[in-house]
Amino acid sequence: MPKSVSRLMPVVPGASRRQQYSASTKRALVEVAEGLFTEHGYANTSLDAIVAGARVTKGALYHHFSGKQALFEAVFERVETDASKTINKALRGRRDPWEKARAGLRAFLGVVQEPQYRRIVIQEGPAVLGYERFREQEERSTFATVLDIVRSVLGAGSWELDEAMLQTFARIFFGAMSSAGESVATSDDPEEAADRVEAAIGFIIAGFRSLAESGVELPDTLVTDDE
Amino acid sequence: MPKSVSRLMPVVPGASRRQQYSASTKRALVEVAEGLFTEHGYANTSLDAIVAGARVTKGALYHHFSGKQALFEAVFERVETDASKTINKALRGRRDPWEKARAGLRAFLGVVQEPQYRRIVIQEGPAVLGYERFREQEERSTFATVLDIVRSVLGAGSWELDEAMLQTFARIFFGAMSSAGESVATSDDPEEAADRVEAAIGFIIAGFRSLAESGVELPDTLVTDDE
DNA sequence: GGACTCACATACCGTGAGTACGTACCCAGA
DNA sequence: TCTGGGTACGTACTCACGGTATGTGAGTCC
Repeated sequence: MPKSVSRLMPVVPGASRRQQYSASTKRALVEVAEGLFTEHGYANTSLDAIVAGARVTKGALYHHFSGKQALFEAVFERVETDASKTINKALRGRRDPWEKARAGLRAFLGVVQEPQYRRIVIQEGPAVLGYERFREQEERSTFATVLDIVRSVLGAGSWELDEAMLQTFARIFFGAMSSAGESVATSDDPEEAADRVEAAIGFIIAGFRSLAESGVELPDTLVTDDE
Repeated sequence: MPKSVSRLMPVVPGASRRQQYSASTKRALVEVAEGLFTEHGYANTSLDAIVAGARVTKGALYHHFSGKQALFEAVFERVETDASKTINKALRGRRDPWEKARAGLRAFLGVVQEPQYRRIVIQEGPAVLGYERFREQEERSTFATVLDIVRSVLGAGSWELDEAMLQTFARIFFGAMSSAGESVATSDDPEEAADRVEAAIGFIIAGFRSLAESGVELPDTLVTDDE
């Protein structure tokens, strides 16, 4: 039945018929897997269910992927890439660092409410991929965006920050946003919860501005006399 | 061989001989499981390996626990409880909220470097338990401590914060600390990384104090005119 | 001291990830 | 146009592992 299948295929002009078929089934596997992983989780999703959903067999799956984990990684990358695109789209045109931060935070709080992102990236990503690969993937997409924003926001102050300190701040904000995002997503009223998170982080940023205006230095703020 | 076994048994005066044996094997199962889960992860640890390590059989395991996940949950609780104890111990005697915050942060950054906590609580907890149960457990131990500290720190300012906003702030700091802690644990130089995290969060807190001194209100800091 | 129960041990089953191998189809070259 | 080869799967199987059903012997209680 070539007619119905052709609907599923992306138009890739330079690719041969077989290559298009192949790419199509690979896409189908990833898409079906994304849905099932999101709904039932990694451990509770069998490869049989995935290949049945994609209307192929395990032979096809193991032709395209080295195993279940590799398939999950493909799904993970897809979800992360989508999230990163969404966030970066929300940043387009904004020049003021503080405003970029606000827009980015808003966008992130939106993304973190998508079930795919919550389940696949936040909940199961670290366990399935292991923390190393998880961090690698993150640093190439959403974390990179956060780092960018933090860089421009803190660069707007008069402080001189080395790269390690910037990374630390970015990690802190990234963790804060992830955790806060989770509380937004599980809230009865996500809108209100998102407003609260925005207010709280905005308050933190306001603290930065206040410190910047009063010319406070960074490295000595915490190094007091005890210990 | 009652002599060697008796060494393993906790002294529980009111318990009968059988009850003590029983408690001892249960403890052994949890301890062995903690080690194996930490080293190989949940999915890569077989029940056969656990019962072999505890020198019992699966019958014993399924007598004490309803299954693999329930065993993990027992391990999780143990690790979380230990962590909570460690942190609370570091807070004893401190009265000044800001100092409590510092001590708590230091203690947390120490805890998060323990492999059991990182692997079982942070990395695999959400995936194995599901986010709901994961959060429930957290809120009864370490998160409760963080919430306490945040409450006293923000209460030290002149702001009137409702409970929801306090929870939001606590979530944000908890997420920030977890994420930052992870970067500390994976760092080449954990000491230095911990110092950086402490400085960064100290900087944020300094921002709070700065705002408090200049009498800035909370809810309107972020609500500007656009959108 | 005998019935009873608890704390396991043993033997087994079902499921699901991974593998070895077979095969149909497309495409390049003669 | 035929053909060899390689790609893209399908089929049938193995094996590890979580879970269960049932047996059993050592404590416990009356």
